[in-house]
Amino acid sequence: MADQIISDRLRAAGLRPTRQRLALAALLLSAGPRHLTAEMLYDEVRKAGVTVSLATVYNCLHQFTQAGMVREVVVDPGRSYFDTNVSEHHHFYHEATGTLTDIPGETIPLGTLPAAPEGKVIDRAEVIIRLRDA
Amino acid sequence: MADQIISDRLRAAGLRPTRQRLALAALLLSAGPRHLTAEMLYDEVRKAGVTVSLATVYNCLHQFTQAGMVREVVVDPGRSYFDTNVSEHHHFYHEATGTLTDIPGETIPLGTLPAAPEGKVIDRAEVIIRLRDA
DNA sequence: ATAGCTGCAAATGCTTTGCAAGGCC
DNA sequence: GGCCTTGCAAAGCATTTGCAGCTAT
Repeated sequence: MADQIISDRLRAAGLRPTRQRLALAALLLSAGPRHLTAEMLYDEVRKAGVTVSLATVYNCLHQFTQAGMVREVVVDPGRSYFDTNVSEHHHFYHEATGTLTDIPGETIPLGTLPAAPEGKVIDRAEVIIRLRDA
Repeated sequence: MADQIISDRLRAAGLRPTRQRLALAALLLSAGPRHLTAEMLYDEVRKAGVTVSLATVYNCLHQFTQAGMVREVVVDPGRSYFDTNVSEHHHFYHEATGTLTDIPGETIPLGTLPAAPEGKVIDRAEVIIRLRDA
């Protein structure tokens, strides 16, 4: 993905296209769907030769999440995954390996969701299918 | 719930019915469905006048989980909830207040789940409906 | 008696924060 | 120049662990 495009996306989100943010966004958005922890992204970006601190990776991931560029997935107490696929879809989670996999969007027809309790609205529904070895 | 019954359940799980475990299990199992964090349970059991350490609460919660007496629910990065309702059901999660609520079992017909990837089997499928204020 | 539990405190792992220095517009 | 960002290190939480002492059977 061209730096220019990423640069524009960052600007559109109100984020200045700094070297760190460009590098992180490029890694996240250039490949296909990915599921990464902050630590994994940190390792990647440093291997790519960019100087970044882990704190900045966390900060950027949250900024990107807020901007709708990635989505946070909670499957493991004490570790957050970030998903570069922000479209409606669900996940397999293989606990033994800590691996997240997308379930194609259409595969689970959630049908009619139950009504939200009084005074609240549904933000989103997510399905997690936990796997173990056969 | 009679101490005797709880005692038997612990024994059946291969756990010695110690004072701490009896107190914790009684709090968890005597009332209706509940969603508690370790810290919440710790506060309760101490208010009930029982001497327990937080470490023991964690240990017991995991033992109870393994024994199928409670279920762990992961909705919040960095905090685990334990659900005393171990039957098939799903959850509303209100992020603003950190409140978990059961969705009655029949309300979400998950229908045909997608096949698990090669070499894996489905452990269980859970649906989390995230809520925000209207 | 003895295998299993518990408490405490220390350690761990992930994540966040405070603040001075640096970079983008 | 001014404001936003970053880096580093320290702080913060929730959770786990090691180990000596206690307890249920």
